[in-house]
Amino acid sequence: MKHGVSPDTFPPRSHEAKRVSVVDAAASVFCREGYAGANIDLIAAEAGVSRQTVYNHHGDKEKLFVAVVHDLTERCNAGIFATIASFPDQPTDLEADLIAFAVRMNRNCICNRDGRFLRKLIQAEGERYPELFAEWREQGPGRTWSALAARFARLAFAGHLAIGDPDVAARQFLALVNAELQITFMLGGMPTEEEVLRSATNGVRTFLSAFARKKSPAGKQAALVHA
Amino acid sequence: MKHGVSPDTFPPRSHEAKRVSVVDAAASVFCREGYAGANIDLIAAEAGVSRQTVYNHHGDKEKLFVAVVHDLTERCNAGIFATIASFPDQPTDLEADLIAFAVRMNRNCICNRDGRFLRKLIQAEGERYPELFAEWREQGPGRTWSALAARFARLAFAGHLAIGDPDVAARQFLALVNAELQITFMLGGMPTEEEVLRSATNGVRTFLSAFARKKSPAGKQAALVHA
DNA sequence: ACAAATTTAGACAGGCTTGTCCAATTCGTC
DNA sequence: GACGAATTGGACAAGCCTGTCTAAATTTGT
Repeated sequence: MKHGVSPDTFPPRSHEAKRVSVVDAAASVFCREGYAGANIDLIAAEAGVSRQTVYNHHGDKEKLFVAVVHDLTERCNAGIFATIASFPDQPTDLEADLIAFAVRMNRNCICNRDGRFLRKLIQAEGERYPELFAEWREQGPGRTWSALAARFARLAFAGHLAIGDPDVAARQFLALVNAELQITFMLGGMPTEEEVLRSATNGVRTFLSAFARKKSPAGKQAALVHA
Repeated sequence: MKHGVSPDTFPPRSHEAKRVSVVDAAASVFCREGYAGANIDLIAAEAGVSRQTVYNHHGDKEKLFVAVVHDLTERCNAGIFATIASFPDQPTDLEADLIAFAVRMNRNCICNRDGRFLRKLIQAEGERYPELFAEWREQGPGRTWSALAARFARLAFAGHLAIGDPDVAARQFLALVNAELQITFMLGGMPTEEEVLRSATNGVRTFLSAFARKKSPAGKQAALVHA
């Protein structure tokens, strides 16, 4: 049963499962109630463990908070880079490909549980723990924007886009495809699949109006000569 | 001395001043510490009044919080509509006029003290008090976007812009001119004047790349025929 | 099945916070 | 200058929360 593999080096089995369960419950409660309002008893109850177990695993409330942020940051960054890797390198239909990419990014990274929780914790506690979120800032948005900019630069080089500054274009792309979700994000809500699609479609269309190569009438095919 | 006018109908004079002082201090502390972490003693000290005065004016912590949100919402909406009124109706240099407008909007409404505080309170407590922020949502973003969309529609009608949906254009305009300030906003920071200008400039240029009327070579002047 | 480690439930002290009460003081007005 | 309202500082009870401790129950590995 269990998980199939069972390495003999690790003494505890359900031990780690409980740790994850506590961190997940803590993330939920910290987000819902704020750091000061979060109650260890409530976290323990929501994780299905006793209060003492929470203390056994994480020491105190502040260490638990740090563990939550680290876990969320790690999972979110992994998701973001997996999604970035799906960016259309050799687009057949640039508009459709960018829309699909934007929808994936929103669904899997920005609107999912981890993404919404991490964003709220950053907004609420970022000023109080500047060093804690420095890692997020560098590993998350910093590398995301950079990676996205590199992809845009590649598309520009291949003749699909006419871009001045790829970094600016990357930030504006993300801003545009999220333009219609701002209010929902602010109130911590979860946009519907349809809202995500609409925002992405409108955003990509505007993005391409601004940055699609317009000069050559048959430019779309011309770029393929390089391949 | 004082404020010049002194209407005899109002019994208290410094009374109202203290109330405002308490609300301002409370806004600061609620934002910094969160609702649960906000300490009435600290609010009183920061307002320069005794704790009892806070209770005399506002009853309890929750009523004080509601008063803070109402005050911030009112002041922010007033600022936003004053700024919207400065939107360029008869632009001489559309790019420069839109950039100046975007800078004013950011400086006076989004990055100022009230704007940052209100945003943070909405993000932190919006889920807990949905009805409290309903007023903000309708009066603030709702009417702002609508008013901005109307201005864009007017510019489109006058031949300065080629816009499909004015509401979409309004949201995308705001998203674009704030695209480079997202991280700073997330961490509650205050962008420099130069950052605001750069983000607005890049945003407006992309916006005009997408929406400026491009068909007629001398289109810029053609629109003036209507005047 | 046995032994060690982990988990549990509950009690507990210590500290902090909210909200109230009250006497003394200050402030604004007539 | 005198009156009334507002403000102050402090004491106070009640409740909540964190973090620790302990003994019993449970789970895990062998």
